[in-house]
Amino acid sequence: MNDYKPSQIEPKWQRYWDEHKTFKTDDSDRSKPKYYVLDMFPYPSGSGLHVGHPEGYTATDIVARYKRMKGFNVLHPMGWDAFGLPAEQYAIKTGTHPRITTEKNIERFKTQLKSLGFAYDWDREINTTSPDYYRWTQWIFLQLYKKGLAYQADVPVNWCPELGTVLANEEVIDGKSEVGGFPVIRRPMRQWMLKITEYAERLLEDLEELDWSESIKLMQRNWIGKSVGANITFKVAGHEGEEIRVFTTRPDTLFGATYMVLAPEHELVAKITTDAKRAEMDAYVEQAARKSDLDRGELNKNKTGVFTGAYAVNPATGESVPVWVADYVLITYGTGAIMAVPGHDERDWEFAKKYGLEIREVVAGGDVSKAAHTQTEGSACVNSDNGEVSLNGLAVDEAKQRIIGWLEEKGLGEGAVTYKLRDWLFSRQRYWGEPFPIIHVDGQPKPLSEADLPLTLPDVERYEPSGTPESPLAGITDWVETTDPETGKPARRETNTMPQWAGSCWYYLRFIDPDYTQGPVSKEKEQYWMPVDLYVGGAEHAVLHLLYARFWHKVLYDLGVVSTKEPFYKLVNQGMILGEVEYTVYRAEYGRFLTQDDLKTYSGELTRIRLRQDQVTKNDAEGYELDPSRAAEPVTVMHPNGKKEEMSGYFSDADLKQAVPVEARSFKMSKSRGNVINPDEVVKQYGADALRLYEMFMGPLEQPKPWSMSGVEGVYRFLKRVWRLMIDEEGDGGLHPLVQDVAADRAQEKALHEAIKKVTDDIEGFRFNTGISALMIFVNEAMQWEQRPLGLMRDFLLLLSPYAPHLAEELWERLGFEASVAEQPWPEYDPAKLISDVKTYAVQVNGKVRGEITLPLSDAGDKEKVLALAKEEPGVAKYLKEAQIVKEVFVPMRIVNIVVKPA
RNA sequence: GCCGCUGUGGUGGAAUUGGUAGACACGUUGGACUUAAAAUCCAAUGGGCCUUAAAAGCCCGUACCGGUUCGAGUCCGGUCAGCGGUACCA
Repeated sequence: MNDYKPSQIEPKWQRYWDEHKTFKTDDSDRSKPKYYVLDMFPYPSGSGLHVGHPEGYTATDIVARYKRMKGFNVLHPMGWDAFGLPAEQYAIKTGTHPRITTEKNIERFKTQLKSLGFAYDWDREINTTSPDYYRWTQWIFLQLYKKGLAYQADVPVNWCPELGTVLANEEVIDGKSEVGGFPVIRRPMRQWMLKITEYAERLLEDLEELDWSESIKLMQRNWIGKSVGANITFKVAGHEGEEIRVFTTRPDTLFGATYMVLAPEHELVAKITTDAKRAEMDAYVEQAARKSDLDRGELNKNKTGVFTGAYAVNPATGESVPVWVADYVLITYGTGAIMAVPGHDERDWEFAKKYGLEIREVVAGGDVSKAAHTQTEGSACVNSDNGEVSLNGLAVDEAKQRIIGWLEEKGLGEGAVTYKLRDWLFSRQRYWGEPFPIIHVDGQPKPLSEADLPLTLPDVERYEPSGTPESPLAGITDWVETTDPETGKPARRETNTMPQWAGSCWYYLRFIDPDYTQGPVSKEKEQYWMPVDLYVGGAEHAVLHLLYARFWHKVLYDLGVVSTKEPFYKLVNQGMILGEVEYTVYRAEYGRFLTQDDLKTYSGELTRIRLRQDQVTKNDAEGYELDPSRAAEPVTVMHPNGKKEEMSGYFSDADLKQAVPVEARSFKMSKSRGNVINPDEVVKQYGADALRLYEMFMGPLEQPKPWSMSGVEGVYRFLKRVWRLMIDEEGDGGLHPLVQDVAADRAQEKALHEAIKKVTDDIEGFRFNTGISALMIFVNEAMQWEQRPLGLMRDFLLLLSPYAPHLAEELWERLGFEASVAEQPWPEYDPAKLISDVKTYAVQVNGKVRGEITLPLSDAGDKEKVLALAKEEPGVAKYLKEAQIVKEVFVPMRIVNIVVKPA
């Protein structure tokens, strides 16, 4: 017996690649063009590799192996984004040092990755928690600090008592922590902030030059949220010298600003509120302060506010307008105050209606008594003339220009741009993160000198949060208390640590030069390798990681550390792999089966009945139902109490009188659902090559797609066919007798060259699924041949090798070739060999295919000959008999279409 | 609500610039091999109609409605559904 045994050949070749350092990147060779392929930095979690990881990793591995064979100097590294909350929480629970947990998890991840045969240069492995690495993370922070891009501020932050830490806005989802779902409240704290807003415009502009999907670029643009408008100053009546600055995108509606609104946190609120209103205002402001973002969001539809009793002066009309306070105005955006134009803004309109404020039309075209008129196209301004400036009759865009000109002239305002993007909250109250290279002397922050880096994490005894928002580091007195090396004064170390994003913001640079000691990366190597040519990862990092990394990169660019404006030239986001499709019947308490629509409103107890795919049929209404003929077969019944039970004959005759609706869908893999596929199990049963191949064969890389175990079996069968194509299974495991060193015939060569073309084009275009299909087509054909020419088998293995490298290496060796298949040049296809002697045209009559004609290639471009032959084709001829030919369409090498009408 | 993406057989998907819709797989059915099973191989497989049967033929069909075109899965307008992002951003 000599059948295909991945469990034997895969470890063998993994060992070979390790020992021969097959995939070590040669840094000294500058003669070859470079190609930098990068996977998104994994967090080595305790649960090990998920099937989602190998999806992106296989894609990059295929590209890396292919580019190497194409003669590129390829950089394809892997490392660990290993700081983070889970290891710390585990430490709190068990007292295990996060370093130990992290090392263990990394070991496991690495073993798993190696078992999949990825062509990483493991000599470049990096780890964000290693002092050699975070030394440079700290160094970059110092540069940010020196450039004035890092500052401390007292900001209301998301304090999560349960986690004992402050979370970034993006780690809070619907008022709960992203990790664990614990409640989050707002409280002010001294925090480190990074001025990413200073780079907003460049982050926006430089998106243009990137080869990223439009949807990701759009998400980034929305996140940055650029708005163009004007800042306008309103004087406060009766408060000499007090002004309210507002930002508006609609300065053209200034004449319609009939009231103003301040955010509850606005500094003027206390100053201008009249005594009569003070008690009411204080209560409102306090209530708003206590609300989380969630509460504010929930009140979306029911706006509340309180009149300050004060009035401001509309600079255009000179009229007094009331100043309100309402929490629909956010202190964090623009100036924290707005001019309200209820006639032309939906929120303002709603608020004005509720509180009986004046609604004035200043842009014609709507009915402002019924709704805000927000449309700008084709609308002209009205009621907008104060004797000095008139907008009447102007289109919105012109009106904006005119009024801004007037405001600037009078010193009442100016054109302005605002971004939704906010500064980056950069500190965390955690132990397991990079310490800030900062000491506090006399209450002032002072950076350590670069020579003192790295500032290493001290060991602690206990990891519990102190119950205060401070990090566990605050409790380590002999680390926290230090002296200023310059002045000898007593100093305190910064006890916050950096967020997990820090280490992943620049790791792509460290891979280039992991042992460099004079900086994050040497200039010479950076210039050779950057930018990253291909970056693959999940879409969950679409905004934050990619925006933060781009920000740091631009700072480093300004410092001259890097030579490119952008870090990642091409980005591909893999789609999520979902669990196997589940076919479920839902049954209500009283026995009725529920449709999808019923489920939306039903709230009682549910029994769920899980069916197999072949027990289900599709009905006319595009839904699924139970196949009555299969109803007696075993099903899994999940009772409302959570009990699971296998039952045969679950459905009674009465149940089957009507169609039983079935829900067919696949869900995100999750432990609680029990639909998680463990890649180790797949490797054990089918091998790494099958797993790799299947993950690529499932469908387009960027699309989400459901897992299917029988799909894995399908590609496994293909690999076995490849094996049998070349190996004599019945005999002693030598070559298959049909594999012979003979010349290939024309048809065989054509089959190979078609495969070469398709596989090559598809790798270039990231269409791995159709590339595999081309490999299958070749094998299906080759299996029929009476001889299997060695040279063709050889070239086929080269095509297979990026996808199924272990099998390719093994067969390469058994065919008697030297060295590693990974070190061979990629085969080129010969266009001459793709051409066949004949051409087959489909012939249409009135756009419908009625026949086919085949003629020698030499005649295929001859319209006369083709049409003559087409008209003779019996299937076509019968439609021409009683008809009159109106038009003859001939597209060379594509189609013939004869248009007729009844005679 | 707003923005974006996606809708193709029983299933995953293919059709790269408008040119024979369903490649390649999975599943199913039938057959071969086998004491039997697994594995493997062969055949059929979008739906319907016609036909004793076969060969062949015809009609319908890419979420739905409409349009452009000799010709539309592909382009345009509208609708619906699913997924993702975002949410008082002035």
